[in-house]
Amino acid sequence: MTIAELADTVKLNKSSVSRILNGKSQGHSVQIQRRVREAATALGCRPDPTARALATGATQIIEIWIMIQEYYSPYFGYLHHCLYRIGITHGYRLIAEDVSQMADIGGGFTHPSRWPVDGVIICDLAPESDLYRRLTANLRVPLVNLGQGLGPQTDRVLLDVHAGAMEAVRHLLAAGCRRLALVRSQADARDDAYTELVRAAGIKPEVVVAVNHSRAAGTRALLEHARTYGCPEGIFCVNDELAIGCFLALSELGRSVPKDVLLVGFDGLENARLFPCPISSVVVPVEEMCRLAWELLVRRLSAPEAPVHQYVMVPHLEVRTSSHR
Amino acid sequence: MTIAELADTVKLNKSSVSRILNGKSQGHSVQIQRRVREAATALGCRPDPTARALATGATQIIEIWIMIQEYYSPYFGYLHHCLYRIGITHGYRLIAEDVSQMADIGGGFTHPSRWPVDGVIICDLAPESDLYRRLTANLRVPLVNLGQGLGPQTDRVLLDVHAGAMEAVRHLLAAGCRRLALVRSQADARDDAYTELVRAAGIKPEVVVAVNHSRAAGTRALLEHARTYGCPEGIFCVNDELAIGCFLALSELGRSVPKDVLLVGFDGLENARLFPCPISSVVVPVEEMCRLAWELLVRRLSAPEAPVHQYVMVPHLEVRTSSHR
DNA sequence: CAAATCGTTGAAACCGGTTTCAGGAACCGG
DNA sequence: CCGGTTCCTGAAACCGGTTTCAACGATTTG
Repeated sequence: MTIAELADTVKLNKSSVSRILNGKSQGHSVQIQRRVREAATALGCRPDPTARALATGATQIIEIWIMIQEYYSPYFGYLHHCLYRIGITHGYRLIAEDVSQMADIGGGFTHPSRWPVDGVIICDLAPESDLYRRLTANLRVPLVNLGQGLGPQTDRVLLDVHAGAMEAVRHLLAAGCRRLALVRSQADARDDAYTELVRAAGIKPEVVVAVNHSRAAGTRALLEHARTYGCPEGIFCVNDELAIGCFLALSELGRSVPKDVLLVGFDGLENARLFPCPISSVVVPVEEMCRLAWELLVRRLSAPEAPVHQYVMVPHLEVRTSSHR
Repeated sequence: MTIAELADTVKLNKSSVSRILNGKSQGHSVQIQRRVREAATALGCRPDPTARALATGATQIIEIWIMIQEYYSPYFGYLHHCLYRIGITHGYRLIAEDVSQMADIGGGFTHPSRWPVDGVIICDLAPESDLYRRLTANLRVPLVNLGQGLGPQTDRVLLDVHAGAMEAVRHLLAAGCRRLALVRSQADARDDAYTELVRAAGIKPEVVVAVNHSRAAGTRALLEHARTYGCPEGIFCVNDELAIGCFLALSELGRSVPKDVLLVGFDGLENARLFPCPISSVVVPVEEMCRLAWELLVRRLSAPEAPVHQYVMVPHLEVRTSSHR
C-alpha cells in the first residue's frame, strides 16, 4: 500500500500524509494525525524506502570497510555484529565491503562505494597506507575511522594500542620474565611500546613475525622462532588468536603455561577467556567503540560542517591463568 | 553526471541513452553506441542505482539470513565472504541480517525484510523450525535455502550431512573404536547416521550435548561428559570448532590424540587443517555451494515461475592426523 | 466591518532513472 | 507510385516518495 492510496482512504492529500508520517506536520489536529497513523498500521502502509531514498538522497545504508584477512576472525565477527545491532537502532543497515578486493575487480581500480551509501565506517585500516588514501580520495560521504592508526583529521574512534601494550609488557616484566617476545604480523604502535620497555629493562627485543593474525600463523611462527632461538619466558601477542596459536605451539614444545612461559594476548574476546587455560588479554571495549563510531557518524550526517571529533579508548589488561604465577 | 546531462552532450534523448547503456538499443548504429559509451566513461556518468531501483523495482541487494550464534564462527565468516565475492560478479550486494534478533526489536515481531531487497539466501536455518516459518510467511521475494534441513519445496542447495556423518562414523568404527561419542548442540540428521551405525556395531550411543557450536562449548561439554562416563575412544563432532574444543579437553584429561582417542570434525576449514595436530574433518564444499546458491537465486529472479530446483552436495571425510593410526 | 497577516493545506514539481506509446521514416507489396 | 506494415526514436508517463509554492481560510487589526 502506497502513501497515495492511504491518502485516498483518509481523505487527505498525499503530501499531508507524508508530513504526518514523518512527524513534520504543523497544522493537523492530534485526532487526525492519530487517525492517519492508525490507518497506516492497519492497512500495512510502509513508505517505500527506495522512493524515499531517491527523493531525499539518503539510502539509510552505510558501509563498513574491512580487509579480507580479518574477515574470518572472531574479532571482526564481533565487531560486525556490534555495528549491525547499533546501526539498527539508528535506522541504518550495514553492508560489509572487503576493501582488499578493490584492486582486482574488472582489471582496474574499483571503488567500493560505486553504490550510493550515506556513510562509511573504516575498520582497522591504517590511515597512512596507500590503499587508505586511494579509497578515501574521492569519497563524497562522511567517514569514521574505527580502530588504531594515525592519519588525516577525520572523525575517529581511536584505540590506544600503545597504552595497552605498555600495560601488558610491564606485567610480564614485573612477573620476572628475562626473555620476552612480541608476536605480531604487521608492525604498529605496540612494537614501540614493547621495544621501549624491554630495552629499558636491559632485555634484547625478540620480534616474532607471523604471516597474518590467525591462530595457525601464531603456532607456526613461534615454533620456528623457538627452533632457532629457543623459547622465551614471556610472550605478548597482538591478538588473542595469535596467543592461542602460541599456546598450542608451547604445548608442542613441551612447555607449560604459565609455569614455564607467561602468555598475554590482545582483544579480550570470549575465545581467550573460555580457553581451557584462560588467556590473559588486553581487553578492547569493542561495543563501546562501536557505539561511539555510530554516534560520530550520525552526528556528522546531520551536521556535515561540525568540527572533527576524536575519541581515544584505552584498553586494559585482564590477568588470567596464562600469565598468573 | 546524470543520464539526462549525458544525453544533452551527445545530442540524443534521455531514453535512447538509457537504452544504449543497458544494451537494449535496437536501432542505433554501432558508431553511435560506442560514442555514447565512451562519453559516459569519459564524463564519469554512472546511472544512479537508487533511481534505477525505483524505476525497475529491483535494488540489486540481497540479504543473507543467519543466526547470531553462528555470527562469529569461522564457518560463517567464510560463507559470508564466499557469498559476497560471488554476489559481486552477479552485480549484487549483500546485507547480512541476524534473524535471531527478529523477535525482540521494538517489542513485537519484526521482519528482517522491512527493507526492499531482491531476494534472500537463508543460511543453515532449519526449515522445519517455527522461526523459519514465521520469517518466510509473507516473504514476497525469491529465497534460496543454503545448508541442511528438509522442509517446504524451495530452491535449495542441500548439504547431505547424513552421508558425511556416515563416512565419519564408519571411519572411526573401522579404526576399532569400542566407545564412540557424538558431540553436537542441536540434533540433526547426523544423529540418525551416528545412532544407526553405532547400534549396528553393537555399541551404545553416547551423545554429548554442547550449549552451542563454539570451541569453548566443546571443551566444557566433553570434560563434563568424561567426568561422569569416562572418556570415549572415538569422537565425532558436528563442526570443527567443537572438535578443536574436544582436543583441548582431551589434553586436559591427559589423553593423547590420536594414540588414545580418535577425533573427527565437520566443515573442513583451515582452522582444523592447520591445527598443530591436524584434525580429520568432513569437508564441506562451501565455495561451490555458494556458487550454486547464487545461480539458483539469479535464475529465479529472471524466471519467477520456473520449476523449483534442488542441488544435493555430499561432503567427504578427509583423514588427517587426529584420526590416523 | 474590511483589510492585512498569518498559517495550513493541497497541487505540482522534483529526485533520476525505465518503459510505454505514438509519430515518422523506411521498406515492402500491389 | 501509393498505401500498409515494420521498425526506430523521442516525448511523456511512471515508479513512490519529499518539498516547494501558491491559494485559501482563519485570525487579527485598524
